[in-house]
Amino acid sequence: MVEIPNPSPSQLPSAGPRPPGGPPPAPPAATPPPTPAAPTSADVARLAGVSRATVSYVLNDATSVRISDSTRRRVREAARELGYVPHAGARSLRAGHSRLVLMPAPPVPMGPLYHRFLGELQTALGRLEYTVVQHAATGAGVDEAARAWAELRPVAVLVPGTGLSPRGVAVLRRAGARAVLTLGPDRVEGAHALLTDHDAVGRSAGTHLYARGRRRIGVVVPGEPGLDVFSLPRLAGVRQALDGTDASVTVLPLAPTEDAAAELAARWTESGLDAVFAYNDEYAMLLMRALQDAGLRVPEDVAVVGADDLMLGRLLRPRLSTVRIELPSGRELAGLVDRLVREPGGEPEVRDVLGATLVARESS
Amino acid sequence: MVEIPNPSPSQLPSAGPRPPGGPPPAPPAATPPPTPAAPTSADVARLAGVSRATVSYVLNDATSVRISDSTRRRVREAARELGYVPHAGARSLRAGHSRLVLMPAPPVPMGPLYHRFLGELQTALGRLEYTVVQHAATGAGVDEAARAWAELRPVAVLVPGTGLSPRGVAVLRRAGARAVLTLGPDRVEGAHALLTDHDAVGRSAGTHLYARGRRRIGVVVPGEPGLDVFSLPRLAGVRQALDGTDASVTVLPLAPTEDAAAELAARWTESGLDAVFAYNDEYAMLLMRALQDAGLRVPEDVAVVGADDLMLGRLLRPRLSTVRIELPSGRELAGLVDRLVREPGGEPEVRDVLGATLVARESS
DNA sequence: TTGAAAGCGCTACCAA
DNA sequence: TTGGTAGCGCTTTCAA
Repeated sequence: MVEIPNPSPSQLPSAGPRPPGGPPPAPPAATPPPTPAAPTSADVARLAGVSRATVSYVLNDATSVRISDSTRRRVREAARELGYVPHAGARSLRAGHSRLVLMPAPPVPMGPLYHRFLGELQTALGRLEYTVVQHAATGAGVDEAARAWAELRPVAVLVPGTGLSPRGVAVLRRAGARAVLTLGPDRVEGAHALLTDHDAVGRSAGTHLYARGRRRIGVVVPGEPGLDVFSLPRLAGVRQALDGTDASVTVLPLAPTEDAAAELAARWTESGLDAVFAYNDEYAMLLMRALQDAGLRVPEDVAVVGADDLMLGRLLRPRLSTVRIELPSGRELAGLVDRLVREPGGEPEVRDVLGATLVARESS
Repeated sequence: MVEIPNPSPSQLPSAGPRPPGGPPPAPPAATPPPTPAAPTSADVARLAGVSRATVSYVLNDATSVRISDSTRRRVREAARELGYVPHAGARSLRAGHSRLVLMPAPPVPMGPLYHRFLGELQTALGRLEYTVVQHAATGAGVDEAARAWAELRPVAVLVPGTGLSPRGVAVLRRAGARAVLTLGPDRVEGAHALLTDHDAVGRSAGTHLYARGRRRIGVVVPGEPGLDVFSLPRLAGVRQALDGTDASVTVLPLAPTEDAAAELAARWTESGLDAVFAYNDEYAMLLMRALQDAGLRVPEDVAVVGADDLMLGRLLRPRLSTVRIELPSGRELAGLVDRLVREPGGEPEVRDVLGATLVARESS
């Protein structure tokens, strides 16, 4: 069964159709086989003795057309034998859309909480037949980044943090993204928003410390700029909780080193603070250690509250009070993405997705 | 300047060329503009008053052809104005290869060390004009996973862990991957190998503990199956270090919970162990806490050594001895990937990339 | 210096 | 039930 090439005035010498019924010809000279070209659906069709259309129908389980079982089997067998792998780019080119859900990799290393969430989401989206990829940040500005994502023509984009601008949304939408969502502190014009209200984390800690009778409250803020996204709202939340009370809030910048912590602890008594909410459990551990080494008692002299509820908090002595944070289940979110992809064009949806619960242990 | 459509016997009504010189027409009826189609290079050409070829030349900085500066400017301006974003799939379809470097997302959450490495690698590859993407595992078998990766036709694939089989390598190579590398404990036939010899971590700990006079050495192995990749070689390394000596090695399975650690600690005295190498610093912290709570002194009664050199190790009392692990610099590795892409076909390269150094502190 | 056109692999429309 | 084939957006060869 010979496939007749399209009539055309000039055949490119390097791209003529393969001779039918056999492996691709060896290169003419002594060069070792550079890489045997990937089999295409035409190769499968040839081997199965059917047309490319039939191959497509069979392999995509097309319902609009009935194919005999024997043909089905032959096509599948041929595909398996050749190790046929469809070309996602060609498919998306033809279809006008892809099944790709793109997530920019977060700019700062995230904790186990986020990773669990991410894993769940990926699994759930995978079950819905989406391909999930994390795209490495390009390092340039946010608009360049959005452009880079758009080159892959994802059907949905979920951006953690603040790395998306309204222009970025527009670029992505025009590039065929049916759903653009952010997972972060702010809404972005045109995008759906999953708001992670980190203020609530700080509010939770502030309320707790106030209820415990603390009035001069320090808030540890890490120096790393990438963490501002989380740390500043948490700080603001503490302020909100204590607004209108007789308590005061003091900002305590802290680099993640023992020396910095020791220095901060050395100035503690003169600062007069009786409580501290650390950015997270690791910073809390760092500071608590330094405070104890400086002779202060926790919680008698200083109450300490962390955040994220890491395992290490339970291993400290005293056990660390912390704010447990909950993200939405990945499965739920996958369902949302899928719905938005299937019914685009609605108004941007906004929802709060971050839960904050204080876990009181021994340090406060 | 009207672009003449290709002569063809039948025009698809839904896919005719756009009327020249203007934005895409609004949809006929009252439906809100669903999504304005992404501008193509043809749109750019039309707006700039040049051919698509010229657009391609300009935007790709083609050196083989000379384009006047004024044309260059016009094309760039038109592209900017339309918000043109090239279609990566179409490009890779035409070119026969992509600039995509694909990394499967590791199956288990990795620590800060890996994240730093990953970030470096992504930055460095980005500088070399590659697009780096982490592909979410599909959950099915390793061969299905390789197939899923191959659909994207990456030019290089770097697989951490053990999720690649020789068949997977073949699938990827045939799909156009010029470089397939593994980053893990084992070689895989046909792939380049960056060997992470976790035995060395265990050897380092074992040698150290023996030199400190310890003879009955426990090795903590986490229950989580995904961590076997690391934990079993580390255990084997301890055995290697103590082979032929009068020291004994005892395997201590430990789930990452306080209860499990307390139980293990309760049986400690009867076990007669005088040292323990924990899977990593977190497990070391967990166990050390439990041992101390059970009344044992560290290091007098039990020496404890962790691994990964996390910050928390320095915050414990006694300060935790640990094995510091070093991965290759991302920049170096990016250079390797680039070289392999440019000069494919060489023999698979194998190199050890994991450095292990014992950091002796107070716990051993 | 620029333009015309072929064709990469795929899907879906239409005809048989 | 199956086959022919146009065309998605892009690059590149050849011709002008």
